[in-house]
Amino acid sequence: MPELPEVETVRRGLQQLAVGRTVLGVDVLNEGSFQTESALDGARFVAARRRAKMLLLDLDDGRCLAVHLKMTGQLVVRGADDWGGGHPSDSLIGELPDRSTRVVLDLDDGTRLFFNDQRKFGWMRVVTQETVDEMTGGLGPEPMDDDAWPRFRELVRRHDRTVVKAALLDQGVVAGIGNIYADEALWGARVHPAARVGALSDKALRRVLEEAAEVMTTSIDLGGSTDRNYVDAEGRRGAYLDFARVFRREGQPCQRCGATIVKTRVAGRGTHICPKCQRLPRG
DNA sequence: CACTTGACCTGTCCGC
DNA sequence: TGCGGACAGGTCAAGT
Repeated sequence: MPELPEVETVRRGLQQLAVGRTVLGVDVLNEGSFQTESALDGARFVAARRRAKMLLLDLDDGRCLAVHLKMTGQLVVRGADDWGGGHPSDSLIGELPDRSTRVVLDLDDGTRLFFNDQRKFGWMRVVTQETVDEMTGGLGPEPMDDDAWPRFRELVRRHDRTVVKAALLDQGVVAGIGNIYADEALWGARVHPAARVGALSDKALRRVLEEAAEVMTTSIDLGGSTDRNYVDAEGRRGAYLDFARVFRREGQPCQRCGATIVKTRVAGRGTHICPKCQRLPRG
């Protein structure tokens, strides 16, 4: 669930809440969620970066705390006396730590950074910048970069026999797209997710990339998508799904043509399409 | 080699 | 009410 807009929203929150803070202590509640060969205590966060769906929290000693939220990860900063208040109805999380809390970092201003991860797929790793380069080296372009198109074209054309949705989900082709924004971008570009890349024109592929960038920009403005349990660094849910055109809209009319949105399976993933707007080309 | 499927986990929902 | 099973989707390893 956390895709580019969600991770970017978390990054912006951590920019405000964690950068400049020094780690005083680390409490690992689930061993598999935290990997390091050297202590994190005493290190200070100096920058919060993002590449694809990975958060990169640079440390003042040249190392980096890399975080991947995978499906159910959350990074939430709370003050010591913050009970998680607010209204239970619009809050997805209550008092922390809770049963999904895997790692807790104590920060020097009295706040704590909670890494929650219900399904334990996510991870935190303290690594060198060299390792960061290795982890990010094979990634495709960021879809919102101005020069993403020529690189995307070069990479996606290596997968002419693949269905276009699988190519969009391949982080080595284009970075940061997951199931929600793949469906949204393909609808916007009027391209069928099961179309083979080789059957699509450059023009159609460029339209898909541009739609992906646009839908992600919109989503960042709305704080991302909360499908199940995504929240930002302050524990707030995102509003994008209230405006989604096809994702989780099966049975509803297409806002462009009125046909009924259907849910199917493409590339092994739940996939939402307008069967009238998104026709499948032969080949 | 290119591509697809299964595994990793846990919680939720659905049918019996 | 309880229980089995399908499903959710990011990524990597294993299989075709």
